[in-house]
Amino acid sequence: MEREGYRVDIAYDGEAALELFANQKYDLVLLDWTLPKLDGLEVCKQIRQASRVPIIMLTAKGEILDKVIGLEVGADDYLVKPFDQRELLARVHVLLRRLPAGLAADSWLQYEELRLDREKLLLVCGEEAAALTANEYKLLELMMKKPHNVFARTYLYEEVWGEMPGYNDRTVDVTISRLRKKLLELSGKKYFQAVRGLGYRLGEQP
Amino acid sequence: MEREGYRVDIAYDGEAALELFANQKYDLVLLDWTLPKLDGLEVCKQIRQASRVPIIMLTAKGEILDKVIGLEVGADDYLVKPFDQRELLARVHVLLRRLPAGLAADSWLQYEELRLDREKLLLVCGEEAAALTANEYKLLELMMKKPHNVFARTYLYEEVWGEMPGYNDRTVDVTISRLRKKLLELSGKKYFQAVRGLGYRLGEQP
DNA sequence: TGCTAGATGTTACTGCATGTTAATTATATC
DNA sequence: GATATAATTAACATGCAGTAACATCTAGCA
Repeated sequence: MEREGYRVDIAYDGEAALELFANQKYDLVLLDWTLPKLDGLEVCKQIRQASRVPIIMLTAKGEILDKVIGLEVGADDYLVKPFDQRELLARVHVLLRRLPAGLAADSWLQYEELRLDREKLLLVCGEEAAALTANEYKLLELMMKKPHNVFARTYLYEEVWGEMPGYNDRTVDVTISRLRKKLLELSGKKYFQAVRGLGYRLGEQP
Repeated sequence: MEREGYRVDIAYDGEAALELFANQKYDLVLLDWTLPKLDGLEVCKQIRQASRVPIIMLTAKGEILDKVIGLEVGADDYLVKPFDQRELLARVHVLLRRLPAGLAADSWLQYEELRLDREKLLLVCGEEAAALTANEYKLLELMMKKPHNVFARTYLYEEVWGEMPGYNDRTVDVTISRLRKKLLELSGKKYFQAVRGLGYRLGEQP
């Protein structure tokens, strides 16, 4: 998946999966059926309580009944092991293609009273809303997916602007500054903390 | 399918399928790969020119490559014969659950004073009306389904023109420009906003 | 088969919004 | 309190969007 350009997090048991999912936002979930602690079926159910994110179930159990259960429980697709990598990629493609603008799964991201509308490119807080430019949006989306995480400037720059070579600029700072201004006007709060020598974080440190 | 409460039309060859599809609106298409006159792949492609209706391909060919082709050509799912009825039903459920509002809906779309007649390819505003070309229509329909949403150029291109290779981003711009002209003559208003670095939105941001 | 008209796609040039740079002020850490 | 790092502001230039004009394609018709 990473070779195809996707960003990936991995959980090695069901509980870890749910915890990851609770703390960050994902565009798609690949879910094994047989997992330690909590099986994939249960994980799928619980994710479906909170989100409509696309879910693909992977499993060795080829019996038909299982497939039906998996799909009825809320999975969007189902692959039986051993599967072909290209088929997996093709199915991932299909599910992600359904998303408008190739941007995101859930139509909005939330952190505290901030809501980022991923379809309308809008930052909403209570009654008010502010427009974002493309780069501002990308940066904010990235950081709202993992609130409280510290992001290095170089990482932010790479993800939003691409490239790296000869990066000695204050581009990230300026964009953060503009975002801060918009956030401040909306909510009166300072959401971005600078982390000296590293970069930035959204929200306080836990 | 009928026992489950669905209304069903059946075509016994590819041409009949396309003819049925041209004359009626469907919520979902079950498509056999091997068909007389026009094979399923071709039917799938042609349907995709005109519609985003969910398509499930059915086939005896189990080879992986075929699956990939089927999905990349625009099918939403794929079942290998012999399949279990319950699995088919489950997958049908999944796809219908995702059905975007407005697909099987009325014969015209409305946004503010604009009305798009989906059968006559006509754009009506008050007393006046303008004819639209096929591409203009597809683009406008897509964007009127989700007013205020931001659509990436690449997304628009894929949906209206299909495929990516050799894609010229000015094509979308020019079509938007032509639409703008027609809309301006009709209503005196500028409906399309450009979103720098991404694409376009219909209407202002809320 | 060739003619015509309308639709569609491409190119090229202009203006300007946005992103970037640079310079200055503020703040944190030792 | 010194120094290094971050924040802010303003000016600038880049590269994107708008559109006219040209080229190509397609359908309808004789």
